[in-house]
Amino acid sequence: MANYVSEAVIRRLPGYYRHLRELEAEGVTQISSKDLGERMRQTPSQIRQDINCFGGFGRQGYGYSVSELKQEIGHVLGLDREHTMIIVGAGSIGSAVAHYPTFIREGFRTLALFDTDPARIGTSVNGVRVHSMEELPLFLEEHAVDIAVLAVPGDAAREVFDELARCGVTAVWNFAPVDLHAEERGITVVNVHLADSLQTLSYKIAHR
Amino acid sequence: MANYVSEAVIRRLPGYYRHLRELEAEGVTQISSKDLGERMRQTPSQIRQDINCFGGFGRQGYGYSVSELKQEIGHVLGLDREHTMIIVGAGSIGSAVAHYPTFIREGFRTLALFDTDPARIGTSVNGVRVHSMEELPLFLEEHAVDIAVLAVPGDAAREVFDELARCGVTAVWNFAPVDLHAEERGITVVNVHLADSLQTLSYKIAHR
DNA sequence: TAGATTGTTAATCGATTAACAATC
DNA sequence: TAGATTGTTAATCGATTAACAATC
Repeated sequence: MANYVSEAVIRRLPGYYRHLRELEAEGVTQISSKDLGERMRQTPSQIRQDINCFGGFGRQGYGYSVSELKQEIGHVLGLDREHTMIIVGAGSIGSAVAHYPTFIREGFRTLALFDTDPARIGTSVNGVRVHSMEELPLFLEEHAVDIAVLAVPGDAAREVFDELARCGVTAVWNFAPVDLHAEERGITVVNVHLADSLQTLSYKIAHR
Repeated sequence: MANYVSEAVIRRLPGYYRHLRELEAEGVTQISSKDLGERMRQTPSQIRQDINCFGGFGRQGYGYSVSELKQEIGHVLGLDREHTMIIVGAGSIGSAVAHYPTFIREGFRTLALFDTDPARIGTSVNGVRVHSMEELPLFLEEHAVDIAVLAVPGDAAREVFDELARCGVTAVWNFAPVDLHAEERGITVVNVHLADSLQTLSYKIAHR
């Protein structure tokens, strides 16, 4: 378990989890790497290699138990514990995250939103209160927050990110169109970059 | 130009574009692969290799003109033309896309939203009208739509996707938590998978 | 010109795929 | 047992990095 897991494998793990959840919902209890590979458009080899980064969850001649493998990968992803979140920026992206049913179902619980707009402060989004940015430091002192969702406009992102870092936030899910890095400060960041994703679609349209 | 460009390169192109836009805003007119590499945390080699997939835009001893390179990469990404979009699903994700300022600035214009919820039909989101799903086929006949944004719940996604395919949509930006593939039907799909992104963050938190 | 930096080829590194003995 | 399929090692493939001649 202490062995190195490549970024490529990490990115595929949620896909396994999602397909195993689907299989479970379909009532499939057992599956081989061959069949799972067909479903996910991957080679059986890759699936076995990926899974074996975390242990031998299969049985020769049989395959994998869907529910067992789902649970194991869920554990590897940290989905068997609850995560608390705050959302900074109560605009349309922040609001979308607050409403997203999958996050809630998987145990990602939003404690509060924060915004600078007086028209938003004091309102609530999906039952969660919007606070002023001034309340952020005290809130973070008083609550154990696992993840800060950064959903402010690009030109404010670095400043707000620094503020979050000062307040001791250790994990940031960033929707602002800037590259944030802070491994050297011990902060884990995942950048979403929605515009980048749309632009790759634009590229594919232009070159087909 | 007809030569093969790997998926890895395509995924990096929007990052180049974004950083060049930032540099331009800062008033920087010229940059070397060394300096750009430092800024983007990539090797100069990789930057030169990537850029040279599309032509020699640099000058020896000098580097790259920021505005020229930005324009060239923008062209490669297809950002020098307007794209028309429809958004299927007027929930919080669909609404966030309709509001996202970067898309509007880069020439992605939303013509209409579609939804099944009678409470939403007839309203407007950021000035764009929400139609019923029944109006979709006629709308697509009467309007040239480049991209359909799929922002419906996961359990409806495949059905709606098939409907889009039947109506002749050729590019889909998918936010539903299912893997859609339709190269064989000539449809270009980019899957966003927000929950997957959050789960990789969860993984990194669990393993640090 | 001398110095800097590209474009491009070659070397390295890592990720994917294939193969197969182990075993259910 | 015979057949199927894993876990794992070896081979291949592709992507990244290094090197350097060309040249601005």
